[in-house]
Order: sequence, then structure tokens, then C-alpha cells
Amino acid sequence: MTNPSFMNGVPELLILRTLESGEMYGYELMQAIRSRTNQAISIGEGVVYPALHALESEGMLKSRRKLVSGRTRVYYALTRKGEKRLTGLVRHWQHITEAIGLAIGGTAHAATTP
Amino acid sequence: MTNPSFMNGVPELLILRTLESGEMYGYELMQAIRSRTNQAISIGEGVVYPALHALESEGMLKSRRKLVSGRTRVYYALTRKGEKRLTGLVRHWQHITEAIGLAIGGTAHAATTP
DNA sequence: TCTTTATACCTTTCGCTGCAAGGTATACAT
DNA sequence: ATGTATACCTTGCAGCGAAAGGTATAAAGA
Repeated sequence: MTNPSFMNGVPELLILRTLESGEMYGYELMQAIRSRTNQAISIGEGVVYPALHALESEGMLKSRRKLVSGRTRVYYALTRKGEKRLTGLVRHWQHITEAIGLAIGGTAHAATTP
Repeated sequence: MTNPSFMNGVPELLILRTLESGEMYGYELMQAIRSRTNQAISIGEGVVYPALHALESEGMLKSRRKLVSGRTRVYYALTRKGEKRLTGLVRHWQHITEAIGLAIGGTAHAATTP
């Protein structure tokens, strides 16, 4: 029950946000995230797949299996609930980064102009 | 050696950045951070003190003890090395948030204007 | 033909961060 | 006397996310 660190849940945020553009399968998701962040952030398979399963079991995503040239792909799509969660996560993220921006950009130095 | 999560080290960043304005003792630091972030972020004692010790042992901070009306205060100040680390952490933070901003704000939807 | 590379899925293991909670001690107000 | 605020510190643990290992198909290259 420990209060999860205020910094956690970014992979989840990225996953949900990326799926907002349309259903994707895990492997595709990973690449999409890497691409959308200009290679700055790579979410590995050990993060993506467990996260997808967890999100689905929480009702944030729904999946359907599709057979494409012999390979099985599991496509995930946002549910209404997932969209709501996403909205909350985005808001939280913006709140946090704004706060940190304040602290690191901010206020502190009138020292520069004596 | 595991690659630490790309999201870690924010408390460290906030601590170093806050100490840039001048030396502080732990308790004061905590309050300063809370205040600088408009109460959005609270770094607890269980985070601050271990972090201060770690940073000092890495040479990022130097401390001096001061006796103020019967209570001992341990004041911490940035070293040159600490300043450099801070610069790096800030840069890294900005890089990350920019990337996430791209992913969550970004690119994806020309979908909004059909 | 055989093996490497890329795709696609999944799980187990574990390091590390940061939080909660507990512990000590002084000063001051009630 | 007892509580509240200050000031320091440590231990224990939850949980996140990374590494690494495992299965299987298809296509390219040797």
C-alpha cells in the first residue's frame, strides 16, 4: 500500500497514450514509443508485456488475437476506462513536471541580479 | 550495474538544485523543496538523509556541523563536482521530459482535425 | 541446407529507489 | 508534565522496471 513514488507509472502512461492512436500489438508498441520519443526512451519487452497484461486485467485495455502470416499478434486497444486513466496520468505528469520545472528553473535566484 | 530506470534520481536532482542557492541542513532542505514545488512534491526524511549521506560520500556535497541553540545542524553545500553532476542531471531531465512531452502531446494526431 | 536475423510472444529474477515507520534528543509552549 | 516542533538518523519493505532467458515462425544469407 506504500505510496508509490511520485515518479512511477511513466511506462504505463506512454503505453496508454500510444494506444490512443489506434490498436497495436506489443512489439509494434515498443517501436512506436521509441520512435515517438525520438529514440530517447526505450521500453523493453520485460516492461511492455507485463504492463499490457496488467492493464488488460484492470480493464484499461482489451485485446484480440490476430493471425498474420503464421505469427500470432495480440492487438491491444484502449477501453473507455483506459482513456480516463490516461487523462488522469497525463494530468498528474504535467503537474509533476511543472512542479519540478519550478524548482529547477525557478524562483531561487534573484542572486543573479544583485 | 543494471541500467537504472530512466525516471530515477529526481530526489537527487531536487536536492542538488536546491542546495545551489546556498548551504542548508536536511530538515530545511525538505521544507525548501516542498515550498519550491508549491507543495506538489514532498521528499521525506527517509529519502533526504540517506541521499545526503550518499551524495557526500561521492564528493558531491561537503558538510559542516553547526550548533544552533543546543541543536546540532548539519549544513550541506555543493562541491564543484556536485555542480557538474547537477548540470548533467538537469540536462538529462530536460531531455527526458521533452521526449515524453513529444509522445504525449505530440505528433500523433492530425487525427483531431479531420 | 543450415544458420542467422528479425519478428512476436512470454516469464522469471533481481537490483534499486524511495517510502513508511520507528528511534533519539533538544527547546519551547501549554 | 506533556505536547509540539525541530533536527538528526536507520531499518525494512513494496514495487517498479531492467536483464535475461525461453518459445516459435519466417525470411534472408552462407
